Amino acid sequence: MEEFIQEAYSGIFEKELVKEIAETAALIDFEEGDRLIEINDYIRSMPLLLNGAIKIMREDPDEGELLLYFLEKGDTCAMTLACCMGQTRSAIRAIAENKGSVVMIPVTKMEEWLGKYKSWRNYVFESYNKRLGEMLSAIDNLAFMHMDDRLLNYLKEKAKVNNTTVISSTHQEIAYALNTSRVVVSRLLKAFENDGKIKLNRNNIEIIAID
Amino acid sequence: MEEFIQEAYSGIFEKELVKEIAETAALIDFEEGDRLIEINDYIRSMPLLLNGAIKIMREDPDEGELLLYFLEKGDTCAMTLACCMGQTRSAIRAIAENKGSVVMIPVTKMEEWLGKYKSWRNYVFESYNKRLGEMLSAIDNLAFMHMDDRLLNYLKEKAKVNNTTVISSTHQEIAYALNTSRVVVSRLLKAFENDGKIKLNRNNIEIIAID
DNA sequence: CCCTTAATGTAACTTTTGTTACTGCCCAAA
DNA sequence: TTTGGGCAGTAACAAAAGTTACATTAAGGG
Repeated sequence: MEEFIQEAYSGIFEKELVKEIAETAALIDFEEGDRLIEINDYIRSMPLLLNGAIKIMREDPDEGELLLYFLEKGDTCAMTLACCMGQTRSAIRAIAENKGSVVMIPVTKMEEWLGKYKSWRNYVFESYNKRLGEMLSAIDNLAFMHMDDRLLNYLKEKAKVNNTTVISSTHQEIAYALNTSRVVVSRLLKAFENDGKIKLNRNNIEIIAID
Repeated sequence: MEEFIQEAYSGIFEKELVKEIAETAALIDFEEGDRLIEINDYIRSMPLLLNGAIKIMREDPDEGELLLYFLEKGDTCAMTLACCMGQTRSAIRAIAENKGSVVMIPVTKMEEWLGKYKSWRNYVFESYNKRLGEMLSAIDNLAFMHMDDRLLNYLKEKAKVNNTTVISSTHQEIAYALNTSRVVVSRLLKAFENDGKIKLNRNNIEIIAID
C-alpha cells in the first residue's frame, strides 16, 4: 500500500507520515457508481483519494440534487473533514465517478497528526481552501450563469475528470447533476450540436470544440 | 481591549491566548457601509469580529453581485483565512452591515498559535466548518429555491443580524444582494404585503409575519 | 427478426424571471 | 414654494427555464 500513497502524495507528506498512513489506514477499492457516502451518514474516517474520481452531490430535502464538484487524485473531501471535526452527519453524497481507490484514516489519527506533522496540517488547510474555492465556483455558476453555460461547464469538467472527449451519460443523468429537467438538457445539447460544439450519439456525447 | 475580547470569545480561548491577542492584535472600529475588504485585496491579517455584523459578497466579473452570508460576533472570515494561508488575493468583498469592531491578527501569529493553542486550532477549524455550512446553504438557496423564497430568507437573515423587525433597505439594495433586478424585488415585496407578511414603507420594510 | 424498453427529439404551452418604460411620490435643497 | 433626484408602483413585453405529451430511434433479449 505504501507505494500507492507515495505515488499520490509524494512531495506532500514526509516519509514517516506516509508510513504511518500505510500502517493505520484501510485501503478501499471502488467501482463506478458505488455510493461511498450517503447524506446523513456518520463519518468516522477521512478518505484520501489515491486514484479515480468521486462526484460530490448535494440534495434538496424536497426533491432534486446538484453536483457540487469532483474530487481527483490527491484530494480529500473537506465536507467529510468538517463532519469528522464537527461531529455532525454528512451533508453531502459521494458517488464514484469511475473506478478507483481511497485510504480511510480514522478520526483519532487525523487529529493526532495535526499536532505532529506540519505537512499534514498544511494538507488539511489546503484541502479546506480548495473546497471553499470549489464551492465559490459552484455558487458563481448558479448565481451568474444561464443553463447553457452551466451545461457547457459540466461537459468540460466531466471530460476532464474522466480524461476523455467522449462523455458517457444520458441526458437524464446530466439533468440530475444540474438540477434541471431532461427536456431542457436535450434542447440545449441539440443547440450545441447545431453549433458544431458537440456530436450527439446514443448514450454518449462527443466533444468537438467547446471554447 | 482585553475585556472586549474576553466578552466575545470567553469560553472559547484560554486566558493566555486572549492575552496574546490583546498584545499583538490591532483593534479597528467600523461604521455601517465601510468597505473592509475589497475583491483582489492582499490579506495580511485575519479579522476576529467583536461586535456588529459584516456582509460577505461575491462578485460576477462581468456584472452583478451576490450576498454570500453575514458574519456576527465571534465569527471570523474563513475566506480571508483561506487567503492568508494560501497566499492568494481575496475572492470576496466584506462590507460593514452596521457599526462594530474587529481585532486584526497578523498572519504570522495566527500560524504560530495553530501549534501552540489547541483552542485556537479548534476555533479555526470550527470557523472553516461554519463557513462551509454557510456556503452550502447559499448553494441550496440558489439551486433549489425560487426568488420569492430567497427574498423571504434574505429578509429574515437581515432582520436577525440587525436585531430588528424593520429593515432599512431600498428595493435596489435588496436586488443587488440577491443578484436580481429592482422591479422583481418590488413585485415580490408587494405580493408579500398583500399576503400580510410585511408592510412596505419608504426606505424600510416592516416584518409582520413571515413563517 | 421481432419486441420491449430506455433514450432521445420535438412541439406546445406555462411559469418564472428579467427588461423597458413610464408614473407618481416623498423629501430636501435652492 | 418650486424643483429635482431618488424611490417605489405597475404595465407590457421578452427571454429563460420548466412541464406535458407524444413520436421516433436504437439496442438487446428472446
